[in-house]
Amino acid sequence: MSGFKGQATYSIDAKGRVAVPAKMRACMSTDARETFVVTRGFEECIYAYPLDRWRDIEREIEGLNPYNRQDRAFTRRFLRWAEEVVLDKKGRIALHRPLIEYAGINQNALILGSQRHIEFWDPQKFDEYLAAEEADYETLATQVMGG
Amino acid sequence: MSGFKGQATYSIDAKGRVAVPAKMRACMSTDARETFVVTRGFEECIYAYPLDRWRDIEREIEGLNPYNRQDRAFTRRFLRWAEEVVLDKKGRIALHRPLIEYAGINQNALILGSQRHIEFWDPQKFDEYLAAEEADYETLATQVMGG
DNA sequence: GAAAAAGTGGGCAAAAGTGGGAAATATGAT
DNA sequence: ATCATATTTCCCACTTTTGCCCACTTTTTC
Repeated sequence: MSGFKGQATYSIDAKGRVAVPAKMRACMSTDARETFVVTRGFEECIYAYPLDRWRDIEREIEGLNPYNRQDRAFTRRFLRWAEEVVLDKKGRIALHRPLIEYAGINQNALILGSQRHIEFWDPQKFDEYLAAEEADYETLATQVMGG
Repeated sequence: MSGFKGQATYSIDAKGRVAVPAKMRACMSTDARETFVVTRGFEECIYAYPLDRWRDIEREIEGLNPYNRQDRAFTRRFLRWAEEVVLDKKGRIALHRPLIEYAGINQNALILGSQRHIEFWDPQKFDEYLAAEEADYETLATQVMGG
């Protein structure tokens, strides 16, 4: 099973429903294909993890110590916005109000495949994000991917 | 069975009843779904454990040494506020005065899923708690979850 | 170019959440 | 002990939201 990649711009309807691109749905294991865990992402977008991937993350959270103050703080912040969403018969995901507002999405959503998860952006916000990054793509590549 | 996650802000009525969000009820094993053990939580909120989860904790407590002063002290403080509460037909939990006052909850309760348990907060108090934390979320994430 | 799949939109029934009344149980004071 | 006050418990009724289903358009595929 390969990672998520590619992008699409789809409309989001009055009920907050957006289609998950068929090519991305195809990247998931068949049994996990119906359920996502949706949450706030970094940089004002929405992350959606397929259920099996989410379980890996949950396992890491379970490793934290509930009697440790910092661990508690992180757990609360991390889980706060997360919720399970089952795709409807047409392969759409229902994003809830608070998340849509957080991401500033209106009519259309830019959907990005990002390896282990899918991201939903307001198209304009994503442009601004790219523009705001200090380093250009090539510099970034060298820094992050090493020499 | 996955852990509790997500949040909701529900009203708490004059009788101290708050609905347990359906999405959280769905996370519990069917037989444990009706009974919670409710107690004081860390940082001035209320914790509610599903009965089966509570039994695990009890097992840990039983592992403590009753001849050790510290263990005794912890056991007493830990068990002091705990009580079993059965949900009503509509899936609501009745929180008792002392706990509500401890958490400083008035009209509305912020309900937080936090992996193994559910938390009830006064919304404003929770904001203050977040604001009071030294590290911002991103820093916290890097610290707690490692590189 | 027809058939299938993908994407879009809306209606309706069921469930979730909210509120309150009346009976049953406790608590506390006289 | 008894009465008054306060909870608790078990109902029922109402409103809002959600989940499920169907129909239509557009794009892909053979």
